[in-house]
Amino acid sequence: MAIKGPKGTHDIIFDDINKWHIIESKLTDLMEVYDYQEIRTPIFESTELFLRGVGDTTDIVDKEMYTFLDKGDRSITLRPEGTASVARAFIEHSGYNEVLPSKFYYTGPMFRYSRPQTGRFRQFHQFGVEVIGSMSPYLDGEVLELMMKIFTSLGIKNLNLEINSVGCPKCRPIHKDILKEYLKKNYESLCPTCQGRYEKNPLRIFDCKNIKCQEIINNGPYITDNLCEECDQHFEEVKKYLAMSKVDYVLNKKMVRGLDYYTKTAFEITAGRDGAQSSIGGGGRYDGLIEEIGGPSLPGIGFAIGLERVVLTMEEQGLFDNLVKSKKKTYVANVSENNIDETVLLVQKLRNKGIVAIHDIMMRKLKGQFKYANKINADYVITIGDDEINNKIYPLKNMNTGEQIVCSYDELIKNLGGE
RNA sequence: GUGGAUGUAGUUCAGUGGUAGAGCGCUAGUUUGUGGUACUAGUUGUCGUGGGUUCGAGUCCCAUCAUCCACCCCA
Repeated sequence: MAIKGPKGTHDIIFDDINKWHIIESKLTDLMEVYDYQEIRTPIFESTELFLRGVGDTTDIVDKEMYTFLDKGDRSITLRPEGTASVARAFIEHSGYNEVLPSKFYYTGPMFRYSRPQTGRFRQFHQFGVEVIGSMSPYLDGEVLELMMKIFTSLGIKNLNLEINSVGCPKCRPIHKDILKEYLKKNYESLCPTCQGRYEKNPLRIFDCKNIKCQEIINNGPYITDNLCEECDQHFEEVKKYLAMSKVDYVLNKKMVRGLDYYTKTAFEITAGRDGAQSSIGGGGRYDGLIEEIGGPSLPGIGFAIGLERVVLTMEEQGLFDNLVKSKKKTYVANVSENNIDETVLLVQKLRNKGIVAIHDIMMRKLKGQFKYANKINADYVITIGDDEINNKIYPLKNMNTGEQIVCSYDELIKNLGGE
């Protein structure tokens, strides 16, 4: 019986890997332009980091973590997200003694134990950005603009950016009280889930899809109505930045994000996919997180992008249809077994010149070699037989046009664009 | 965690109680040193797994596992 990959995992194999490379190289290019530095943290951390960082009332921590004891009886958790690890590493390496702000980016696998479905996996990959040490609204603006730039430069269409402010430890408790006061009158009409949310996290009732809950909450107070002076002004400045930078957005007063650490600016982005899992990225400010996990009081902001969902969206939008190979492939064919050594030596020479070159390793006959060259989309075929070896000539066939020219070694290198 | 659907060749699927099939792919051949098309041949199956009904089960029943889809949540 063949062994399958564990539930919720997937392999990136064969031509699919090209899609990931396209996305990844675009991302690293952009990071260089925006001057963010890569950070690589372990994929497992002390469980406590996520309990304190992400928050133990969140679904992620509550029921989706891969947690186990290692052989030294330490409680270990496979990271469900990237922000807490970056914050931890920043503190551990005294990033606050370096020049601020610290601007990081990361890519890598994340782990959440939930039922897999379209666009949702137990091991999935995120790309994320974290900036620590600045509370300027211009930073919120830059981060939002950067996130949108990533999607637009990948060619993704139908983007929809939703933003909201979720307040700060000063104004959110006050708002919560006002909200609870309002909900108290309608408590009996709420769905069971929301009745539970009432005590634990009443803001989450905004997320409920239940029509009755929606009616109730829609007529209730919004967090944006109860922001403190500071948060209100910050949010206004962020919106000004977006207008100035021509970043389109929708104000979604009902958006509440699933991680406890968010403060002030919160955002989420979809790309017009039908049905579920349309969210391809999201994030926000987390001004209390660094302090919460034992660091100095420093603000932060970041976002994460779900790479599987980006791939899915780009596939649906046909953005991989016209993949252009950056390098031409050259296949060196041998006429008979006697010529194999010469083809191998030629391939080695071509590779030393930076030319992509392949030769037969399946003992195929000449015709078979051409068929193979065709299947791997070789752009050129050079045929080597006794005549060619004796006369030092190289027949170069263009597989797209079918034309074949005979050239000298120097002409060959020139035609293939060798260095 | 809740609900629904589906498991047959590498893949997409047909097979409606009586000997396991097709398309695509893959490998090779169609006599001279040149691909794509065409033709020919070959190729892989514990029919997801375990029970049950039956003279006989890929087909009917039960269980189990896996996958997919939606809810939930999120990226």
